[in-house]
Amino acid sequence: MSINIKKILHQHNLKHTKQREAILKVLAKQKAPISVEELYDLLRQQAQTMNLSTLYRSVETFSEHGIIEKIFSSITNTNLIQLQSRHHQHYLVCINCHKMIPIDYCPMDELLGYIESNFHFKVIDHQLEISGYCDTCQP
Amino acid sequence: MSINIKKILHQHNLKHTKQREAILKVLAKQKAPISVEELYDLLRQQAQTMNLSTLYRSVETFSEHGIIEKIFSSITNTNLIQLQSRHHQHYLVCINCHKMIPIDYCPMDELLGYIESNFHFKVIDHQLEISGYCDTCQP
DNA sequence: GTTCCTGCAAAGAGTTTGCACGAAA
DNA sequence: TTTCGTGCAAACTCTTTGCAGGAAC
Repeated sequence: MSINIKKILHQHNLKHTKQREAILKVLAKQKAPISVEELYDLLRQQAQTMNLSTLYRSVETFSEHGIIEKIFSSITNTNLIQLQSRHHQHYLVCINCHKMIPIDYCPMDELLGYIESNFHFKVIDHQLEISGYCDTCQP
Repeated sequence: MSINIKKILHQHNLKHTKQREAILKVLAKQKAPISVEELYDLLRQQAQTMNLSTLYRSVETFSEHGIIEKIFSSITNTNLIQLQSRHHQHYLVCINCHKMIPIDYCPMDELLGYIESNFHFKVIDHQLEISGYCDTCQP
């Protein structure tokens, strides 16, 4: 999970600062999407100087440049972020413990043709969230 | 699209008030999910006495009783509501004009078996949102 | 008569913005 | 030296809450 942050920022004409370095470093360590609030806490835990406004602004900038991805969790009703992953995936979300389990299956493979031909709709993106009870939280 | 509101409320042990009557009446007329704010405007346009708090509280109550359904639109970043529909459906959302086009296809039919056997995950619900450009908004 | 719903005002969470200073290129 | 990013404080949006009066049952 090592990424060259300096290089990524340079490629996008973004200045390399210790705040941005720290943000991307923490995100690279995550196995699942996290909220801005959680990210903020993680950054402060490691004694990183970080202002919430700065964090929000960085997240916005990274999102616009496709460096990170925003997703919404309807279970917790929160916006989450993650590094733009190399391969597309969706998540199973546990209603009880909120664990997010990535799955490789994507419904769009078969849906795309159906939609574009039946609705003259040009698909750009999609979100799929499956909620339920994970292995350990089942009654 | 005529529903017996008095009966529905009674079935759920909810009191029948003119505010609730108006809310459900307006929702019954919608062809696509709307935000609480839009619903509020529609209600006031018809000179309905309605307080935002009351509206939020009603929406919450109706949602808990399964009378309405909440969905999130990642395009507009807003929470939307609609009457619980008799048949399950998902939407195509236009990035440009925000129009929502219902589709009948649901990926869960084929996904369910795969998920439950591979992840020991008990699926309860799911959300699918497909964004892109509608017929009239395509470049 | 009792229970529940409503309106009002105030508070709360999450997020955005203006501005001046400071760091990166 | 110029441009861009940061911190701070204040504002803003959406939503929730406490309370007292009033409507529904």
